Amino acid sequence: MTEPTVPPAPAPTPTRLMDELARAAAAYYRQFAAMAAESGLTLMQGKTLSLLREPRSMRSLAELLACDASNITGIVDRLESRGLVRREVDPADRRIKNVLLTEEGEQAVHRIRARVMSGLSGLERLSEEERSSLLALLGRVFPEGAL
Amino acid sequence: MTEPTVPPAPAPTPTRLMDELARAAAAYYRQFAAMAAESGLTLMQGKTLSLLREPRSMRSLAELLACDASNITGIVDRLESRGLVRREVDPADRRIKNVLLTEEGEQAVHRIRARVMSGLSGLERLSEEERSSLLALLGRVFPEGAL
DNA sequence: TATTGTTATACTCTATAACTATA
DNA sequence: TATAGTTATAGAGTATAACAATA
Repeated sequence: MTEPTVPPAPAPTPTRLMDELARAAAAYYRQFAAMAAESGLTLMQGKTLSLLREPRSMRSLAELLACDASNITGIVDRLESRGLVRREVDPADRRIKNVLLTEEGEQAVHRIRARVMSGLSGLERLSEEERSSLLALLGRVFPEGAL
Repeated sequence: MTEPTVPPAPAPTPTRLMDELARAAAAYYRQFAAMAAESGLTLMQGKTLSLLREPRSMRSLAELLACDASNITGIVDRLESRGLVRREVDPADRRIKNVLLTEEGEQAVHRIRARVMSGLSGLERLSEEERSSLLALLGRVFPEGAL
């Protein structure tokens, strides 16, 4: 048996890789937004629900969503009017309102996550080693914060 | 010298990796939007300019930006009123309008791309082999379309 | 005084539907 | 008829500034 004739495939330039990251980021959000839409939710509403594994203040949501605090009022208003979250005044500091998922909100999160996961079928086809590599590389390129 | 005591680092689950992809995608767009904002442009305006390495019809832009064609009118209007793009009727099919970057528009694209690149300093610290791996893995997870 | 959340405002992005001009 | 682009509309996200309640 001869060696397989795989061309050397020259390493991509950092710029080429930046373009691939743009493509991947767009593809991820396209998928996430489509799956949120199946539950009648917008991208921001879906992202907000996803952040509420634990109760969070309005302020904290604004930081995690990287937008001004004034926007969170409207987003949470719409989620609350659909019964997916509720607000509770923080007993320790009555200026703070903590946002919690309702039972229905938790179901919506699980539904969206499951749909996104099944849409990313490529993810499940990676070996353990490949998953470890991808996690490590993404961690190197995007070291901190963000949602 | 003893073996380095690096813990085995168990492979992440596909779900854990999905969360990391969400984090990376958010970080990418946060960076891109911030760099576009430094030129007074919104995320969509920046993305639109980035797609115009070659002239494209309004229809084609709508597909690449994954939004309804009616939105492109406004986005291109605003870019055109700032002198960054211009419309030209396609000589072969007069229904079609091709959008082209102006000289100023090209400069804006280069500026944004350079800023994003310098913000992604982690990218330039990857070895050639790591860049090849990341490109290949992203290609496996997100096989086709999108911006 | 400083912080949290809200409101008011104006602008951008978004999908839908109806329209025009071309083909 | 069908397609490319536009307009009109309504809803959602966005930053800014001003405000009330609380600390």
